[in-house]
Parts: sequence; C-alpha cells; structure tokens
Amino acid sequence: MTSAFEDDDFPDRVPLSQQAVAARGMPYMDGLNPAQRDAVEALEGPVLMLAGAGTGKTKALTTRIAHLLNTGTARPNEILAVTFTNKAAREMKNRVVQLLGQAVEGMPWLGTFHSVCVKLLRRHAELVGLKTNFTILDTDDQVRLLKQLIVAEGIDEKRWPARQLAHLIDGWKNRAWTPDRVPVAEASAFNDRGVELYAAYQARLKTLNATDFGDLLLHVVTIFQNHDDVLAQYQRWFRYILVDEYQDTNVAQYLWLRLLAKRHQNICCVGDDDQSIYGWRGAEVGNILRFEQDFPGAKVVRLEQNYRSTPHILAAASGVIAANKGRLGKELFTEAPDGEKVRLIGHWDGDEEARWIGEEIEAMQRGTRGMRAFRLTEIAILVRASHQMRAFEDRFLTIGLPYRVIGGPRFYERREIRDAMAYFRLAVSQEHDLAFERIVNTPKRGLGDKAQQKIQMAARSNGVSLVEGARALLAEKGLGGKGAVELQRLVDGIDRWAKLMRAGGNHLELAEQILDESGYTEMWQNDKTPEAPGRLENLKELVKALENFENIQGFLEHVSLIMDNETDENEDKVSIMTLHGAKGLEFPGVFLPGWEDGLFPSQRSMDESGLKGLEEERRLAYVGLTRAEEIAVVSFAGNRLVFGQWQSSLPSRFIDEIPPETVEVLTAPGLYGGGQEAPQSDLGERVRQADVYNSPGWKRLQARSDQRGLSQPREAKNVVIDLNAVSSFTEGERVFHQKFGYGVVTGIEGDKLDISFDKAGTKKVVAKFITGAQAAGDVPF
DNA sequence: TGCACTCATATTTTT
DNA sequence: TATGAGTGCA
Repeated sequence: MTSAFEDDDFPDRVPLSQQAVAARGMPYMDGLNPAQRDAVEALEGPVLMLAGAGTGKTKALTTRIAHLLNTGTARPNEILAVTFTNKAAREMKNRVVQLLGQAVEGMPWLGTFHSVCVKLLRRHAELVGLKTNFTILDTDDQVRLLKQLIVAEGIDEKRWPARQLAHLIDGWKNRAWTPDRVPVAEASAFNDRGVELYAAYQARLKTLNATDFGDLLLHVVTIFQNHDDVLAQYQRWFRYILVDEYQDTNVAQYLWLRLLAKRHQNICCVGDDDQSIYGWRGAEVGNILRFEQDFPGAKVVRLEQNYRSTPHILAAASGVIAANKGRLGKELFTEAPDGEKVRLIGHWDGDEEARWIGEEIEAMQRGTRGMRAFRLTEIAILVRASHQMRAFEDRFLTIGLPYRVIGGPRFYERREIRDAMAYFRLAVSQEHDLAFERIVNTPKRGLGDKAQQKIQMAARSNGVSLVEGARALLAEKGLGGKGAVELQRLVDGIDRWAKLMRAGGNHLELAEQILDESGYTEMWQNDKTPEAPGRLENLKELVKALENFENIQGFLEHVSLIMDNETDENEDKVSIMTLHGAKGLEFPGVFLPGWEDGLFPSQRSMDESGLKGLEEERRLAYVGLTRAEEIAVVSFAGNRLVFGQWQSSLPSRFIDEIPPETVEVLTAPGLYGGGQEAPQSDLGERVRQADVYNSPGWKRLQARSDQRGLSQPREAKNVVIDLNAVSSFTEGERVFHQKFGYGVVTGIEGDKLDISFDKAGTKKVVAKFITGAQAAGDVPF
C-alpha cells in the first residue's frame, strides 16, 4: 500500500516563517497561572499534567496546542491529540481556533482514540486481513454475532449469555490480547470456551469485513507491533502527542501511545487520578500512576488552583478523596470567597427526597432564602444509578418542573435509527449480512424463522451474501406464497436503491424513498404505541442529519463513531444525569441524592472489586461534589423502593468523610411546622423524619465536629447502632414500622432485623426505623 | 406467524 | 416494580 502516506494529512514539512510568529505574538498566554503556563511552555519531552477538577485543564491543553502551532514548533498535521469523546474533541478544536483567532487549517489528527484509529486502520487494513472499507459494528451487532456463534457451538445461550461473552472479549481487547495472547489463567473463562469463541468471533468479523470498537485499537496496535516500517513512519509524523483524560486509558490505548511516542518522546498526558471512574470498563489508573517510570525524565506539572467551586465545596471534596490510598496527591486551593457550605439532608424515603429537591429547586429558581435566582439550566441532579432518575422524573412531571435527562438511549442506538441505517447500508453494499438480517422481516414481510433459515442455507451453500442467497432461493422457487413475493420486492428494492445511489442524485430524497418504499415509514405510521410518533420524528431527524454529508456512504462511514446525543441547551431545564455522565461538566447548583451505603457506594462495586471498587466509588463522590460551583446538596433516604421491595439503608460512609466544618445540616421541612398542605397522615412521617437526625450518619457527623479527634468513624457507627437499635429488640417481639405496619421480629443480624409483617410479608429492616408495637399503640388480637 | 403469558432479571457507558 | 426474552397456543 504505497499510497498510504501521500495524502494531504502529511504534506511536506515547510518551516514556518519566524517573523510571522513574532508578528502574531502570544496573546493566548494571557491569563494563565504559573502552573498552567509551565505546562504550556514545556513543549519538548514527556509531560504529565496532573489537573485537579476545575483547574483549567482544557485551557492549558488547548493553549499548548496553540503555542505549538503559533511558534511554528509543529504544523497542524504533526500533532496527535486524542480524547475519549467526540464532544471533548470538538471542544478542543473550537478552543484552539478561538485562541489563535483564526481557522486552523486541518488538525487532521485531533480526535477520539477511536476515530484516529479508524483513520489509521483504513490505511493499513490489509495488514490485518481487512479491506479498507470495513464496517464498524456497534455493541448490538456484536452481541447478535456472538449469539449466533454460541448457538452454532451448541452452547446453552441461557447459561452462557452472549452479553457476558461480549464483555469478556471486550476486556481482553482492552488489554490488547489477541486470541493467541490470552493468558492461560483467563482461558478457562466462559465455560472453558472463551478463547475458542473469541478466535471464532474474530474470524467471523474478518469474513464480514468488520470490526468492533475494541478492534479499532487492537488492530492498530497489532499492526504497529508487527510492522516496524509502518510504526516508524508514524513515529516520525507525530512529533507532538497530547492525551486528554489519561487516567481513563486502557492497556491497548497505553501501548498505542507508548509505541507512537517512542521516537520523539514529546508526549503530554493530562489527567487526574482522582477522577478515574471507568475502571469497570478497562481503564487503568496504573497508567497515570506509572507515567514517570514509563517516560523517564518526565516533567510533572500540577494544576491545583481551582476556579470552579467555593472553598467549602472544595474542602468537602478533598476531605472525601483523602480517604483513598495510592494517590499521586494534589492539594486543590481556591481564591474564591467562602460561599455556602455543602448542605446535607436526610429523608424518610426516596419519594420524599424527590419532593424536597423539587421544592428546593423551585425555591432556587425564585431566588428566595437570600439566594440569587438560579436558572434551571444551572442546576443538575447527579445520581449513582439511572433507576434513581425515575423518582425525580415522576415528581417533576407532577409539579411541572421542566427537566432533561442526559444519558438515556443514544440517538444512533435507537431501534428505528438502526433499522433505517441497515436499509442504507444494504443500499451501499449488499454484502452487509448483518444489516440484511436486521431488516428482512422489518416491517413484517411474512419471512419468519423458517424462511430466514432457507435464505441462510442458500447463501452458505453458494458462499455468497444473504442478499445473493435470497436471490438464488427465489430463482429456484425455494420459497412460496406471500413470503416469496415480499422477498422479491425487498431484493428488487435493494437493487433499485443501489442503482440510484450510484447515480448520485439527491441523497436526502433517496433516503426518504428507501424508507418509504421499504414500508418502514408506514410500519411506524400504523403503529399505535405511544412511542411511534417519536420514532417517526427521529427518522426525520436522521434524514436531516444527512444534510451535512455529500452522500449516504459518507454518512455511514462517520456515523458509526458518533454516538452523540445532541441536546438543545436553550430551554431552561434542570439536568438529571448519572455521576459518570457528569464528568467534565459543571453547574452552579448540584444535588447529590441517594448517598446511602449500598446504593452509593454501590454494593455491587464493593462486592465485585472490593477496596478497589470502593475507592472508585469514592472518586465518583469526588467527581460529583466537584461539579458544583456554588451550591452542593447531598441527601440520603432511610427507605427506598428497590425493584419493588422496600429497603432500608444507612447514610453513605462518604458522608462521614466530608469534613464536618464544611457541612451545614438542613432540618427537615416538617420540623418548621410550616407545611401548609400537610395531610394529617403525614404527621407520623414528619416526626419520624426527625429521627433521620438521630441516624448514625448524622450522629457521627456531630460527634466528630465536637471532638475532632482521631476517632474512627467506623467505630462510632457501631457504638451508635449498639445503643440505639440492636439491644432494644428481641426475637419474637412485636414491633411497628412506619411503612409496613405491625409485625414480629424473626431474626436479628447486626443492626438489621428480619420482621414478619402482618400485611407486608417478611422483610429485612434497619432497626432504627422500628418502634416497639406497644409504644405505637398496637392492639393485640 | 402473532399474541399472550410466564419468568428471570435488575450499576456506572464511550466508541 | 417494569422490562425483556423466551414459550406455548390459536
């Protein structure tokens, strides 16, 4: 492949005129603090920029690029700058342009790890047995493919689900293990068949001329490792390398970077070990912790001045993260005036929490209680798990508070979009078997399992694609009735669309035509489920998105890597999102609900990854707190409906770790006595609510602020529980619970009681929510 | 083939 | 609780 390096991305190097640089000056350096300036100016050699939350990381990074360009140290195409998300890449590009006050011609190698790798892989696809026009499968295709393989191997798909295998293989790819490199210790995974299936999967991908996301990196690393000449070329080209969010890199990405940086050693990695929250998907905090060993002589710059949060919020976050071990260590500081303390409030249950937050947001919006008035866009609710969002959505719908959920199913992952794309794919290339499988019977064409199997057989026996197979099947009249007619129509349609596409007419019209003629649009028009109108709307959006591309081919090529969810930020709405989704964002007001042990930190994390898991959860808490600029509100609920079951829980251990002097504990609304519309039945709850302030978490908090001693919060907790709860109940005792009513204690386990309720069945309940039945006025029967 | 039913299942998510 | 996938029947 001799033409690989001849395109515009690597024009001959022409030295920039130094006069031009002098004339332009360096206005972009204004307003940098000394550390940032340090990081920007150290252009040569490895640099690790440890950038705490809100310390102007992106500013430093983009200024560095601007500086490289402006001083003529590098041309745009000699800089490799990688991020994890398209959004980050876009922002970086925009800000460089802004800094230089002129359009940067190119920067062809600024992008996500994946997009850069696609570009590289398209140039050298043949070195890993692919054609240059390979397609990129998303997770859904990947799982479908694996499922086929599992079934073909005669493995029980129920016991050994494809999802699990996909996860396993992803993990291996993240660690840059090709099938032959999977260590023996891991090979026993997936019922001893893991590696075998992995190899079969890779083979299948090759015949489909396809890759999955993990392959994009893995293949490029493989090429670099096996072809010194290719690697050497790129080592020469990429004279300056910049990496964003380095703490999130996995092994494959790490190897990739190491290989590329080997020659010039001009690699600048930016990251924050305290914000590493993607360990569960292969990120290796170790990469950032080890940077100085990996790149000897590396300059380490710490960005520690925070420009985002008030001192109290910052101190709270620092206090929490301090409990983690093995940190590189940073001391964030700010020059901002004191501001509000972090607010802490406990609630009876999740609904109560949502109700309170709703009211609080309305108050903030009005600007009461001596606060400035907030716009809703300035407020975010950050949850640990997406199921927590429900309570807020329900509540906000009833009080008519506009909100927007960020995260949800992505545009290109929606069913209708994927179906439509499958039609487009087939029009571009009839080889695309997965696309054909997806839409043969969508809309319903009377082509069920049996018919599809026949098509498969026909294709396989002739060694051709499914479309060809279908054609052969029709020719030999292997299919009868309605199915045959419909299949013929589909195949004819695909042919016709392909022809139109080659003719190169208006691609927007063609897209619409395909969706109409295939009956796909009609399918949703006839659908009377509530989602149908939205789906039609999305299809329109999809066609509109084609506007930005020359033709459908170009669109398909790009779209597989763009999973962005565009949200119109013009409307004034509260944002609801997960803590993960909030990384990199900031809001004047942040609510952090659900700080309960088991939910946050998540029990599952701790069970699966032990201390490591707990530390990652803690980093998540740190990320959450540091999103807040002015107001941070942490809350917890004593009871929560989880999977239809009421569960009681204790305030999160992270609450104990917030330095007490940075916290203001709010009093439950019921205690003001001012609740106008309080129904009488709420009275019991309101009183009980006060008990939240007798809860262990809150007591510990108070105890610690009193003594400020070395007392271990964990011990304090036990003491409180012993006094409060466990000793006061005995097995067989009749008790009362606010939510479940009366019952009998059937078991005691630490601070948790098994209680057989008269009406609600047997439940495990935390003792503090229980009172003696007599005291509650039980009438024995 | 399509519908109604049961049953298991249940973080975090980008590309 | 709610969702999806798989199963059995018309």
